[in-house]
Amino acid sequence: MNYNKRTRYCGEFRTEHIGESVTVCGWVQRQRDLGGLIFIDLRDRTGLVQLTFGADNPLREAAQDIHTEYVLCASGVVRERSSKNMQIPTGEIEIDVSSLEVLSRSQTPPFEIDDDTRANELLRLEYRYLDLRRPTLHRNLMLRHKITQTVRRFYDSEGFYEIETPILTKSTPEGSRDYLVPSRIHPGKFYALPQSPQQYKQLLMVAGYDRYFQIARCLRDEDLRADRQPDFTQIDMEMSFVGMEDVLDVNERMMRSLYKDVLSIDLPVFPRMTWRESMERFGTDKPDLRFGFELKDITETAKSSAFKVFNEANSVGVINIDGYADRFTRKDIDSLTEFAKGLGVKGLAWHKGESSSFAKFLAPQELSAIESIADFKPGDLLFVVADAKQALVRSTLGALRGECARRLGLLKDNKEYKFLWITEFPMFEWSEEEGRLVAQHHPFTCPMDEDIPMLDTDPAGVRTKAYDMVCNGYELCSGSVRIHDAELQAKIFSILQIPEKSMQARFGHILKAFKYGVPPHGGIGLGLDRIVMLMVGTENIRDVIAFPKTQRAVEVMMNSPDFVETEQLRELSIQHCGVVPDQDGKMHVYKEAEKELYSSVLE
RNA sequence: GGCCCCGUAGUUCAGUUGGUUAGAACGCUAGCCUGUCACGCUAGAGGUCGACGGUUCGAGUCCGUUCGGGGUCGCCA
Repeated sequence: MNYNKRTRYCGEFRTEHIGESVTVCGWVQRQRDLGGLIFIDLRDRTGLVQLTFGADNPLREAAQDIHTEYVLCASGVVRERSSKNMQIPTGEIEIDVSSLEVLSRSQTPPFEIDDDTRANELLRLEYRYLDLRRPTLHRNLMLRHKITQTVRRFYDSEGFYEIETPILTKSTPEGSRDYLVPSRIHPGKFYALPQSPQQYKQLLMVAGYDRYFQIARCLRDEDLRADRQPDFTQIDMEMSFVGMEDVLDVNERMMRSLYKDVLSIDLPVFPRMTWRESMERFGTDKPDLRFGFELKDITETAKSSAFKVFNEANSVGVINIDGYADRFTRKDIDSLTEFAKGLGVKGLAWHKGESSSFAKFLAPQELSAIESIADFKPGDLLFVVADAKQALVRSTLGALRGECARRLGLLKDNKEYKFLWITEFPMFEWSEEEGRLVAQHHPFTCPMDEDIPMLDTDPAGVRTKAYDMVCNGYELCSGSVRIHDAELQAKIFSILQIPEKSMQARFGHILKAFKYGVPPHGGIGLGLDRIVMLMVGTENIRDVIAFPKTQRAVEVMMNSPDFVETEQLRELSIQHCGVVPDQDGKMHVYKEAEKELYSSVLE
C-alpha cells in the first residue's frame, strides 16, 4: 500500500461516497474493541472517519494492537453504517478496511488530545505539536490562513504592492523596548528587531511606491498580556496622496471583505467617535459597545456635598448598571471594590436606592441630582468613583463597566461585532517619568490642520489625524496621516525635546529623506493576532499562534531563550559575561569581573 | 517592579479543626465482549502532595522563602 494514494481527507466522507474504494491517512483518535468487532476513529486536520474491522476480517488482530495517536494508512470500501452517529459529519458512513499499514507508532500522549481537554496549558505548550492536533486549533490556524489570503487578495485588488522590509534594523527608542541582535562583523554594535515597519513604509512612500502593504512580524520586548505576545504579526499598509478618509475607507472595506469572505457576515458601516467622547463616555480609547453602563460626570454635584470622599476629589464619576441591582449582592460589590482598588482608586461607592454606601452623607437634593444625572431608576445599581485624578476615575469606571458586563454574562456567546473608528487623538501626552511631553501615537503623526497654530501656544491640546479601529473592546489597528513637511516634523521633534544630536542619530534618515519630495501619505497597522482572536472567538492570543510564548516570554517546547556557548559570545564581542554550570548543573551568568572565580571551571 | 489566583497519580480534580495505609474519574496494562462512537464489564499498576526551610509528638493541610503557570496594573511611540 502506498500512502501517496490517499484519496480524500477523513472529515470529507458523506453518504454520496458509499461504494467507493478509498485510502485514508491519519492519527488514531480512539480504538474501540468490542470483541468480535473493532472500530477505529481516524483523525486528520479535517475531522474523523470510522474504520471498521469485522469478526471475519483478517486484519482484526492487527487492529487490536492499535493505540491512540498511531499514524495509519488504511484502504477499504465506504459503506453505510448500520447504526448511525448524527453527532459528527461523517457519522452515516464507515470504511470497511481491507488493507492497513501502521506508518508510525505513538507513546501514550501526556494528555488527551481532545477539544474537551482541560489539561494545564503549560503542559500543552510543552507538547505544542500534540495540542495543535486538536480540532479547535486546526480551525483557528486554518481561519488565520484564510484571513491572510483574503487580506492579500484585497490589497492586491486595490493596487497595493506587498513589499518586505528588513528584520535586522536599527534601534529607535521613543517606543517600546527593542530586541537587540549583536553584530559579529561590527564589534559592540547591535541591530534591533523591528517594533513595526513604520519608518521603512514611510520611506517607500517617499520612494514613490504609492501603495504598500505587508504581513509583517513585529517584535517588542515588553511584558505580556492575554492579548499580547513579544512576537506578533501586523497587517501593515501605507498609501500616498490621500487624507484620513481615504485610509479609513480602504481599511473599513478590507475588514468588511474579511468578515464577508471568512465568516459570511455583513458588517455595517463603522461609526466614528472622537477620542475625547470615547474617554468621557467609556473611560477608555477602545470602548466595547456591546453594552451600555456609560460614564457620567458628577464632579460638580459631588463638590458641593458635605461628603469628604466626594468634595475632596477633583473628579467624581458614576456608572449605572441599569436593571441589574438584584444581580449584585454585598459580597459581589465587595469583590468589585477590591477590583477597583486594584486599579488604583481608594474605594468604590455604590447606590441601589433602598441601600447605599453614601446616601446618608448627602443632602436629599444632592442625592437626587446624582440620581438624575445617572438616570437612576428602581432596580438600578450605581457605582461612584472619586479621585484627585480624572484619568484614574475614568479608567477605573471604564474597567468596572467591562467587569460588570463580564460578570453578568453579557459577553458570553455574544456573537456581535461592534466596530468603530476612534479619531482626533491628542498629539502628545505628559510623561511623569520623563518630565516632558511624549508622542501619544508616534512623532510622525500629522496634527489636525486647525490645531497646528496651537503647537506654539498649547501643544498638549493639539489633536491629530490619527485613528484606531476598535471592536468589542479591542484595539484592532492604529494609524495616522503622517507629516510630510520637514519643517513641521522638526518642530514636533523640538516639542518632544529630543536633543538635536540624538534626533539626528535616530531619525536623521527620515529628516534627510523628507528633503527630497514627500507625498502626503498615511497608513495603518492592523493587529492580525487580535483580528483572528475576534473572528474565532477566543480571549487567548495563544489560541491563534502556532508556537506562542508564555507570560514570561518563554517558548517552552524548544526552551527559548536559552544560554549560548561562551565561545559564541566571544565571537560576538560580548565578553562582559558568560555562562557557567554550578554543582547541580544549573546554569549561571557571570560577569567579566567575576571571571577569575570561574577560571578553573571554564578551562 | 506592584497586586490577585493557581501548583496533590500520566491528566483533571477531591482531600474536614494538623492525626491510621493520600482518594475519585479519565487515561494506561491484562482478561472478557459483534454495532460501538466518552462502548461496556472485571482485575491491576501508578504518588518526592512544585522545591527548600520552619512550627509541631505528628504537616498535603499552618508559617517563611523560592521556583513555575495564569490574570492584571505599570509598561506596550
